[in-house]
Amino acid sequence: MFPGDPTASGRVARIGDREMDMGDNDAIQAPVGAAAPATPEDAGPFFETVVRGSAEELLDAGAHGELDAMRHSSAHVMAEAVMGIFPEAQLGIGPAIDDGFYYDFLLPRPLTPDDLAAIEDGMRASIAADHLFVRKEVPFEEGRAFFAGRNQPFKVEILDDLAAKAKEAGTAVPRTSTYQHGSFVDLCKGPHVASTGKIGPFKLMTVAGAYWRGSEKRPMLQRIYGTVWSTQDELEAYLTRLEEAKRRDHRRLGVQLDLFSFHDVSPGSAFWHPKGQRLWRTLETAIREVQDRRGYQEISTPMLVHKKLWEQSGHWANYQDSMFVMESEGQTFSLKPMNCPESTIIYKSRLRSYRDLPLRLSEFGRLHRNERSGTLSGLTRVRHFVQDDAHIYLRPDQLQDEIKALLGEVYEVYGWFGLDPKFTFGTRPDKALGDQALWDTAESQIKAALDSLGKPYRIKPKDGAFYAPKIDIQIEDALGREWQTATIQVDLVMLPERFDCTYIDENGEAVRPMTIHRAIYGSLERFIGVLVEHFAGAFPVWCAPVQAVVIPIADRHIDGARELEALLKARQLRVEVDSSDSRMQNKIRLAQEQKVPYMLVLGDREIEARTVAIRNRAGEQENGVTWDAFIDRLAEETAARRP
RNA sequence: GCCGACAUAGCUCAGCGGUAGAGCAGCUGUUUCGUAAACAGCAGGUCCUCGGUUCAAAUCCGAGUGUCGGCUCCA
Repeated sequence: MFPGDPTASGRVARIGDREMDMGDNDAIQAPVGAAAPATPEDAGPFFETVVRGSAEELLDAGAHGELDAMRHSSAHVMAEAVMGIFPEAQLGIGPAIDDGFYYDFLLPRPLTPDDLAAIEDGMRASIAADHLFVRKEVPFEEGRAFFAGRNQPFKVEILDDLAAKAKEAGTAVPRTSTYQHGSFVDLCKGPHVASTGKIGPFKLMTVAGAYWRGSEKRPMLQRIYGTVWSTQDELEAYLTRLEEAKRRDHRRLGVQLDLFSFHDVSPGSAFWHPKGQRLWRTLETAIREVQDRRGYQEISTPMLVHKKLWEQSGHWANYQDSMFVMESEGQTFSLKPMNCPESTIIYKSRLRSYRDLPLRLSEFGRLHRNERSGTLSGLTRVRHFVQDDAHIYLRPDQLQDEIKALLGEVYEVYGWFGLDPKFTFGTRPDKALGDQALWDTAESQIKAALDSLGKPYRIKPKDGAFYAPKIDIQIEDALGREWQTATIQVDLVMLPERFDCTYIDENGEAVRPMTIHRAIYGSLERFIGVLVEHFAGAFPVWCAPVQAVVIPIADRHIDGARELEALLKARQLRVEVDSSDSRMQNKIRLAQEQKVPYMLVLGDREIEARTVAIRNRAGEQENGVTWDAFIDRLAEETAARRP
């Protein structure tokens, strides 16, 4: 409902994230790790009936299936190694994920980097031994007794849940499926590679805490993440990719490019340095120009708001803990965590006619949310942020056109950055509020608008909010990582009903408008973070904080440089002069490091002819360009907002 | 919030019980230079904070704060 919400699934996926693939490796459904007896003999008769699986049984079709199988097998091998060091370890689950695998353990003490090295050694030994993976099915009770007997309560819990589920469904209790390699046995549905020797080059990456079954109420286990690939080259490529992502990290580049910083006096809130603020202002000016052209009217509402507004919106009950609350004269106020309720106050400040609609109220709203301390992360997860928010009040018959216009707006804005927006349509959830017919109409209008794009889009059934269907917009950055930025959310009940918004229709009746919440950048903070990483700090010319650096070769060229600077500034272009006594080479180096698009070298020849020698950040050079020609060119490039 | 790691000069980092270090940046001087680092000198630190152990703490221990990697949450 609150568009561009940067805290909501902001980062859809990025390199290094490992939580993504848990869905199909759910503890109940999927490969689950298990306990290992020290030796097959310990396991007793359980092993006597083990049947060797053929390679065909063990593998899914296709190379991807094989890679997943190898990753899952790696998790087993890792668990084996961990059990070798901590025989009392209790095993959680150990699925394959994007780029690798993990396994969760309950251990007697926290793991250290040395432990990881030892575990890797254990894994290498197991791989060298080339144990076969063998599958075995036994009756449920036998399997349960096995894991119970080996002090593996998590495995027993998984089995009990499977049984309960079967009972509920009225089906037979499933047999217990296990895989064994060497002496290690795990509760698991497979598939696996044929033998441990098939496991490719791997590396254990990190240890992290993870709640058992993702519940804060359950114990926290230690999760070891690993990566594994078919070839050494692939492993190295993956590690290189991580390095590249690190190199582009906006938190690192933010310091390097002097854009913003964080300070512990206000955790989760960026301090914008002059260059960052210049970038910010450029983006804000650009979208404001679009909004003016597209019929928005900008408003501004208070940051400090009485709690009764949040009670009315319904958020006090649900999100009070995440709001910054304060008392004054016996009254309770909070910093606003969203803009929408206050926009209704302006909407309702006078009677609205059907002729006024659509009424598009935009606001660069500064929001504060008291996010839990452990969730804060750079610009992508913050406590203070600004949304390029808007609330559109409209008649139901205007919905489709308005959505089309908004999709066009997204294309226009994202085109400035060369970003290709992807749309995800979230439809009516089971718990939806409001009139079914209204939902149907809204959904068909949204669908028609999306269809009119002539481009494929994703549909997530039942992913809409309980009050409205929505379109989420994702972008893919230069490293192929996907980010959630914009949203367009049709609100059928929340603002219209709870705040009792009406307009007077042609018949003089007061009727309900529909509303749309939308944000194009989403959170300016996060959008800038994404841009920094996407461009690795080398912003398009039109929005670069410093578009050009004038580089006088010697001191006698400084006056000329100042003159050129003044001419550029007179055209609103963002330019600096490097008047330090460094050599030209060093000035160029600094400008390159700052990813400045144009370096304008001025020496005797140039001053004489009122030209510049242009070097761009790709290292290409163009000599003898007149000042006027360059100024016009830069002004044109800036106005065009080319990516 | 939870688990773990980390916190030393503006930045990147070394030092890990016995006088606080380097490179870059900064300042001063020399240099005035043609497309990714001129040369020299100087200055720069409550070693995150508070408490404890010790003859002695940047170093060991505890608490707090922040950051990072995850988990959970994300209107």
